[in-house]
Amino acid sequence: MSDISNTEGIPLYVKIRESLRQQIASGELERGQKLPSEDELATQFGVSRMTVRQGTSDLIDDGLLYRRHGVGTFVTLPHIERDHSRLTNFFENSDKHGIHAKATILEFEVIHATPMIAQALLLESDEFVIHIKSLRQADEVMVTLHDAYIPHRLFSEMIQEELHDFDVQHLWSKFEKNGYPVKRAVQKIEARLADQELAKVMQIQAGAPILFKERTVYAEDGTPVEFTYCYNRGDMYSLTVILNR
Amino acid sequence: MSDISNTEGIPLYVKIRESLRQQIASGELERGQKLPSEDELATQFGVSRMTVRQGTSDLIDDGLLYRRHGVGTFVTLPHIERDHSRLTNFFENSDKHGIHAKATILEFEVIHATPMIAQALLLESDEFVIHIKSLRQADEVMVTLHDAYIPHRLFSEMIQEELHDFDVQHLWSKFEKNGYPVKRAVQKIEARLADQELAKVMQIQAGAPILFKERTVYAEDGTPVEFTYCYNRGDMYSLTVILNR
DNA sequence: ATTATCTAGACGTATAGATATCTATATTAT
DNA sequence: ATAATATAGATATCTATACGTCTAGATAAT
Repeated sequence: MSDISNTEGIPLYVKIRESLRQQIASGELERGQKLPSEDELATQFGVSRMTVRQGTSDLIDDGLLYRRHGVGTFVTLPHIERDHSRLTNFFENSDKHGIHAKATILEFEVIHATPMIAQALLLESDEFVIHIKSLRQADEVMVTLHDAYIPHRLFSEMIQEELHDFDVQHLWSKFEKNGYPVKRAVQKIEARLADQELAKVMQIQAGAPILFKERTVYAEDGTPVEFTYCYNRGDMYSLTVILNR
Repeated sequence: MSDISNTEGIPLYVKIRESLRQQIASGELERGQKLPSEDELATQFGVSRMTVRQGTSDLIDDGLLYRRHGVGTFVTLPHIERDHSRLTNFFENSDKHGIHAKATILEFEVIHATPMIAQALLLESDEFVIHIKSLRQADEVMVTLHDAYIPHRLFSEMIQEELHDFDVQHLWSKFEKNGYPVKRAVQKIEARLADQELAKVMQIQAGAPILFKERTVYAEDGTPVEFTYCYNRGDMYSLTVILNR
């Protein structure tokens, strides 16, 4: 043991990962620079080589490092943090950017699933779903209209709550409490125009650009927990995603 | 050694991964089903437990499996293949779906980088970039207009080629040949309206919805190799992305 | 009945090697 | 000079083993 003491129960590879991440962030390890070899790092940190690899592998997934077989491990030039393309809650995201986010629930009802929704949520076509229509504002400006559908079978106790008590901000943590932690989402994205109805609700012009998302949210085990149509104001909303080859 | 013989130079963990992937695809391993324990799999495949984990870890990244500490490894319910959100070439993608793709080069020039482009490509503001404006068709329908900018410094020999010889389809393989294999892209997506100029070029109505992408493509080492404005026909083009929490 | 504790099984972390393969460089042979 | 070859260093793959931690269920104590 040398640099890294086993304080608390934090795994060694996590400490190594964070130590390297910090060294990169601080500029101690410069862009494009070659890291010490895995053997060397193992010696420096006083761990085995496999443990070093476990740490660096995480940073490679994050896009901070890359390896060249037979050559070495290097710091990537611009740091594209994978964080920029992670699944986030509207409110989490707003918080982080210091934006005041608010949601107003327009409708809250239990209905039969449409074929489209049933297919997305893996339900029988006659099953019930909870429908929540909500309007989201960022700094008092209406940005998004959500039409969310949730399997009634999985979250029936949610409708026990009063409408004004209901907290759309913590919908996902509610899923988690019920044993379905939100893990991933598949989103189909399109450009559309606002029709009369949408324009009225969002207080924009009919024919204004709308970034339309059709999103299915899945729990850890792959259970679909939410299917949502999102209508985002085109001039107020953009989406950044990172794709790998 | 049992199931998996070391034919060729394919790593064991890759064989295990693909064997499991095939078993999942064929339904031999059912959705939601628990896999044999890691120890058992190691015995079955005649390898060590760590090798099994290397294989299953890949499938977890792909979203086909998930682990529960102290419980086991399971097959996810619907199979969201990560492939749906990987960075693909317009032509590769069309090929796979049996669509006839074609690109027409409208402009091909060397210009000074604008501040925006210079920033994205990490260039000095006076540096040269190669500008390629191209129109992409899928089954004879115009779908996308591309404005691509490439650092002249890195790929100067590309302009030696004749314009009609130039193959925009293999731009990325050209990058690769020059030592910059395409690795990742950051895309900012917006909904916009077609202006007069764009409408004319793409033969659509002014005011039609456009899915606008601002994309920076990076090589393995993080070098930006391409910055592109993409204007996609809203009614012909949608984008599917998978996000993880 | 309810609560606390034990325990078996499974994944999580970590070690200390061994061998293979790849890359860049230096050396040698032509 | 040029091309083939050797070599050193680095990552890639893999083994066998050990102990930690978590979960679910069984058992025991209250």
